[in-house]
Amino acid sequence: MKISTRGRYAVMAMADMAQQKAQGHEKPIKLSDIGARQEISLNYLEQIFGDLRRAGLVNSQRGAHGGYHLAAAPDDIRIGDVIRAVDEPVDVTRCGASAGCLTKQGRCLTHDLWAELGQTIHGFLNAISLADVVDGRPLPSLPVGETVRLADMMEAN
Amino acid sequence: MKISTRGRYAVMAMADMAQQKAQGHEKPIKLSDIGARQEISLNYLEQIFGDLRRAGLVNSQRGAHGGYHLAAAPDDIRIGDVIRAVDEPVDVTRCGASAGCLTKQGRCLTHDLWAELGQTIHGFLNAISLADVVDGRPLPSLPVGETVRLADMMEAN
DNA sequence: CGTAAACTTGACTGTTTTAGTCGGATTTAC
DNA sequence: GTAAATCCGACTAAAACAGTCAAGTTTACG
Repeated sequence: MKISTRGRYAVMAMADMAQQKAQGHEKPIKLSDIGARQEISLNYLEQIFGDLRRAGLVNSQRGAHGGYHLAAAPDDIRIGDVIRAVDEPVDVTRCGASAGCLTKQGRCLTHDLWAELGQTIHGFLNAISLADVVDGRPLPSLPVGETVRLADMMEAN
Repeated sequence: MKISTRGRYAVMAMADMAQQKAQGHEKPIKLSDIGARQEISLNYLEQIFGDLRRAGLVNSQRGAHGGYHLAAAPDDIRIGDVIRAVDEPVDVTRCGASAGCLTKQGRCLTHDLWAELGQTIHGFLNAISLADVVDGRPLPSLPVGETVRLADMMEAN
């Protein structure tokens, strides 16, 4: 599982852009401004925005007074999109998530566990939009208390 | 967030032990056997089991015919326990999860997001026991489809 | 036109983490 | 007493990560 500083920076930067937009800023947003507000080095941001642009999440305007725009409404950009654009594909399994996952003993015991964990993380990140973050809306969470046992959860359905 | 090969190996090894136990194996389990079944190097397993032992998840029997036992019933050992024992503390936030998380602009926009993601992952891993994995019981998952929007989820309550 | 502002690109670097090895020491069954 | 196993700490090669740097290209504006 991989959520690195790079991925966090990308989300912070995108959230920053969404916030600027919400506050009425219409012109292209400069990386140097984002970097100043979020305390991220300009050079590093340039790298990250290269990925975001290639993924189609932002549009760039080159030249003087240029900068970046969100390519969609903050409500339609999911956090998962952003992280997938800049971090390596999130892979929790040993076998690359293929159906295989074989040891000499046959299918490995924990395959489904990692696959499901990956789904959970993806589900979480895909359920949240940039607008949710900026507006501080409550985030979804697993209905799991500290000591809840799986069997109990199954019953609850 | 940190779930490395080390953590996966630890879970695989613990699941292996639970399975052996379920199949009636009573004597201490040798690392060399686990390593052979799960295709993990013996030396690396030794490192990992040092952590597991210090965390109280397994008991060791030194000397000839020695090996390891689970320190509790497979139903009472959660995956989260195992991973926390061998991986660094899982920390998704920039600020070390402290209440602070300040930039010059005040509290960072994405703080709650990372904190909640951490909770989600923890909740997932804490909800699953070794026995669940070995028995192949269905695992919990977020009730989130590909395109579900947060607003929809909130309504669902 | 010229120039400065901004994005674009790719190579480069230092640090940290990770996965794994190695050599030996200790304990214990037989 | 010896072989089998855990224990322990140092060590290493490779990868990932965070960040820098240098040199472009594009564009607004005077």
